Amino acid sequence: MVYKTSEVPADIEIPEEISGLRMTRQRQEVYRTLMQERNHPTANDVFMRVKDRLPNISLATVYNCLEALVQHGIIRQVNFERESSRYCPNLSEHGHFHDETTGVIHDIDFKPGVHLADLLNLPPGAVIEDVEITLRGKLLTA
Amino acid sequence: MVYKTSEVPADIEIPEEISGLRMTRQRQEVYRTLMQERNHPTANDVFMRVKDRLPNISLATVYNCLEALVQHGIIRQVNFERESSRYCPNLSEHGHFHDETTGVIHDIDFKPGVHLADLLNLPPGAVIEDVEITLRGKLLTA
DNA sequence: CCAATATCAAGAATTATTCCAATTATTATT
DNA sequence: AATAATAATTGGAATAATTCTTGATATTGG
Repeated sequence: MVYKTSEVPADIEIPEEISGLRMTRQRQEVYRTLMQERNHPTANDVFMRVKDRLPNISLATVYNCLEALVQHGIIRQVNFERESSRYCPNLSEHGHFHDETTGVIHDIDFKPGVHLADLLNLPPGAVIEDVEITLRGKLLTA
Repeated sequence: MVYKTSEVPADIEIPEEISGLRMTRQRQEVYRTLMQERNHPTANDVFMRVKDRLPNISLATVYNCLEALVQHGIIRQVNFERESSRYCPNLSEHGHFHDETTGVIHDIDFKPGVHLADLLNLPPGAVIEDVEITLRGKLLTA
């Protein structure tokens, strides 16, 4: 779901603490931004956005917050080639399609019932902790 | 296939030109290294390895060569999180499993008949140019 | 309330990679 | 074969994203 900025719900409910992570004001605002801007922003994008509400926040803190949220499984970090990391609060198993012409990143779901691990010849004993599926291409808007 | 260094065939056949790319001595040696060291080396790994045969080669040239080979579809560039890029001469559609404990990267094939694009809900009109599947985890060697 | 701990801010440091300018090598042209 | 045009290589400087460091602030537990 994507909101126009003007329609963003003023306050998304954010708990005091998530899975053992202290939700400081900075972490809350970083998380809120990701929930509102569903377009896979970079750390710097988040930084600029969060400054509206916390003018004194530093970029280093945004990086710290993002890392803390990633470590605690609250958001996901998404990488394309060697570009800046992007962040995404969609925790369901999904991939990303990077449209080269517009730069837009689309979340890609599996068709119902598909589970990636079933389709791969994994080495015996492999325990998967994280999967990243990234597609690059063009979107023909004929 | 992985050779011990002492057993590496002295000269893998490398054509003068591949799909329009002039195969200079530097590109040949970079490519040869990738064919011999099937362990997904970084640019710097390749650089150190190639220096045995071309002591004057520069790291910039290794980067140039790798880029040229990637651009011409002769090798693939593989990225894990934000680590240095790695390079791989296996052109078949496959993914990579990064064993966190050993650091080893394993090529992962699809089970026969599986085609990733068929299993995803791609946006209409999407033309895929590249797919990257990376898995991170541990290999239990019980 | 006080001590211990965690977080934050600002700027410096790091590191992979790219860029740049000068040289060298290769190919095409006469 | 000589020369001109083009492409590749080098080495070092520049870049950019991210991490580190240090001192200040805030929070929690006792």
